[in-house]
Amino acid sequence: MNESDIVMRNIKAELIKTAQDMIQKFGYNAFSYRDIANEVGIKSASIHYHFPSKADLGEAVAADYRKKFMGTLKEADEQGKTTSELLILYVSLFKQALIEDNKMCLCGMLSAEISSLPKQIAAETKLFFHENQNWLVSVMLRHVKPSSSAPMTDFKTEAALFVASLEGALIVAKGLGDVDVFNKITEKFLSPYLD
Amino acid sequence: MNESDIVMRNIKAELIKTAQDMIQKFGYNAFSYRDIANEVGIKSASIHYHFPSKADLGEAVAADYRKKFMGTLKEADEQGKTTSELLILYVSLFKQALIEDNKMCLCGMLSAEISSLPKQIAAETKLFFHENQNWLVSVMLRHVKPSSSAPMTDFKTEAALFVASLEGALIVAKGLGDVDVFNKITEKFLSPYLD
DNA sequence: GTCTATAAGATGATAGAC
DNA sequence: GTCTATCATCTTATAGAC
Repeated sequence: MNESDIVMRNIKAELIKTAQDMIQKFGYNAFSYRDIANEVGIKSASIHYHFPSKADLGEAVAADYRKKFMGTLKEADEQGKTTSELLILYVSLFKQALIEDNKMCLCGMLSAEISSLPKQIAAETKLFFHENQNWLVSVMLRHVKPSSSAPMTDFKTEAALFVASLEGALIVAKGLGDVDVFNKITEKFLSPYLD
Repeated sequence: MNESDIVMRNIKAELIKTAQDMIQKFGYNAFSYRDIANEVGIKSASIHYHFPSKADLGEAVAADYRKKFMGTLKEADEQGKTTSELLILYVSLFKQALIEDNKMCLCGMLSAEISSLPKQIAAETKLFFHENQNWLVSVMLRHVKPSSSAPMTDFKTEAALFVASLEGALIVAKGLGDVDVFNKITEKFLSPYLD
């Protein structure tokens, strides 16, 4: 018995992680406090101490996802990577969920369900897409040679199409029941951006 | 009082229509028999006469959607339309849901939720994507000039990318809270196919 | 075919002991 | 912070009257 046996559990973080996993797999309306409680190993009533309502939990999950997602991107950005490298990293963030457990992008799932979500969660979801679009535009503006006199709106649409292709690739891969479809699709629309 | 006042209601069809609408808006796990019952104007217990279980209803909804969707495509196909016209029609089928009531494609929603669905519904969802892919491949094979010696798998991937772009465009438009983003995105990836 | 009545279980949530 | 106990409500579903 030594210090390494004393494991500090961060229940709040575990709740967020488990809820995030279930939303990506099943959707926001398909999991209950009991489901997470069983997974984490506490009672469902105890969750209310950390997150008074399910909407609070959902909001925390979405915010955590967005911050980590954008954090990874900004970090890679500051390392002076090329457009190719940055976009390949971006694609890998989506692919990760799919190969891990046939999961959706968290905010892709939430966006599909957005009309049935508490307002706080819907707002967090929108923030994710806006920040994603901004990041992609900044990458494209800095690195891609602008075709003649392409206006700013073209980059915003190009960024939107890029995210859309990824969210859709997840859905189609799941719908066809073939994970490798994701690779084939992304290879196709990514190729113009590669060195 | 004449014959035109005698309105024949097809409750079963109304149930399917209402359930379809709610799945596209909220997701399969976010509506109840009570919700549809209230909308249609009968009691929730009565629904079980038409659809013994919710899975039966979900299966019927998905099958109905797929058959009407593919029916529209095949019909247009037989009228000898051009690739441009066929693909514009295809895109319009997705756009329709979005502008109508910020809805997803039914099977896009179901595919996102697929891990939480009864097997019959998951199977119907997969069928939709396979039939869509096949239709798109047939259109592309007949009308698009194949680039040099492009193998068949390229068309399957190209078709998958096409569907993915549309499913994703719905998600991103909803996520950005801007329906017009759908138009801008589809215009961008559709343009290479237009005359 | 639709209703009322009812069931068994799940759900998000609260109160209060420890 | 976590527990037990409890709640009101919702969920899918069935039985039987009309």
